[in-house]
Amino acid sequence: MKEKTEEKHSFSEPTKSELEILQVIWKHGAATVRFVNEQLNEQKREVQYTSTLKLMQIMVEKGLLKRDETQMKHVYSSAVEEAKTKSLLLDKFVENMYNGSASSLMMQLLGNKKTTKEELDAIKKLIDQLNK
Amino acid sequence: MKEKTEEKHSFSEPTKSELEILQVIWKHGAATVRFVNEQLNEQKREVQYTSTLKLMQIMVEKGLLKRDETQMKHVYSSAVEEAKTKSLLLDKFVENMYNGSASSLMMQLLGNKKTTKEELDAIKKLIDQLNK
DNA sequence: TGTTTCGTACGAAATATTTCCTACCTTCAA
DNA sequence: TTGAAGGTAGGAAATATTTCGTACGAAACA
Repeated sequence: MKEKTEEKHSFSEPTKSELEILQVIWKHGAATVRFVNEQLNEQKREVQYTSTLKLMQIMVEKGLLKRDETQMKHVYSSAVEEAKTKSLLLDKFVENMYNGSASSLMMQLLGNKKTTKEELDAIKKLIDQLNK
Repeated sequence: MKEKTEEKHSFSEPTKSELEILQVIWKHGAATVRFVNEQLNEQKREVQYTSTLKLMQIMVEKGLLKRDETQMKHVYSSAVEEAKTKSLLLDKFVENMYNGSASSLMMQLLGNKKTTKEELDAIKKLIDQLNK
């Protein structure tokens, strides 16, 4: 059987719901359960307060979030770097879906229209920089 | 609450394991359970024959696979287009992770090194084509 | 023909993830 | 000082996903 690839990180991977919570915290910074729950209800879907609470508690246990308990309203902040986490998930996605070929993914993405001229130019510049 | 976005496709989304099976079938074409199971064990991880069988049966119910039962060894083939499926999952990934910005994702990807000069050039060419 | 091998069907267990109920504490305003 | 509002903790239920055991039929073959 294929060898298991070495773990490159310490934190366990966020689930779909956990990722939604992380996104809120990455975007707005440290926050209370109340705030996160409101954001989820506005941006994503209806979910009870205690559901969000429970999930965030689990995420602390897993090491995805940190918690400041000095106040009654606990304040949660991210325990994992946004860039690092996204990069990790992206790598995994590329690996699973495009057999590790980043360029295949990009081709696909470029084919999906909806990228503006400005964005394309920015990407081209970046490629030129890398390319020398 | 945010509106649910309209469904763009008819098939239900493949789970992680289902995707692994689809990949095998996309790569090798129509196949028996035995073949798919062997591939999974070689490429991915150990899994019992009946587990793979069960999953593939479920996938037929879900409309992800088609099954030819004229032979005792049923032959399964994909019921969903590879490109369409990957594109869908990619869009969703971009939406969730990069707030819909394809270029953000590409920037990230380009930053993760491991793209060869040839690939970069190919991408640049593609951008130029789109850009006029 | 017997028996071993290989196939499908299907229920159920095992896991993973998500959701929410209930209990109980603190704060705040009437 | 009481009750309403808003906190946390934790167990348990609900779902989703994955895995596998058992039953049983067909095929291969000794």
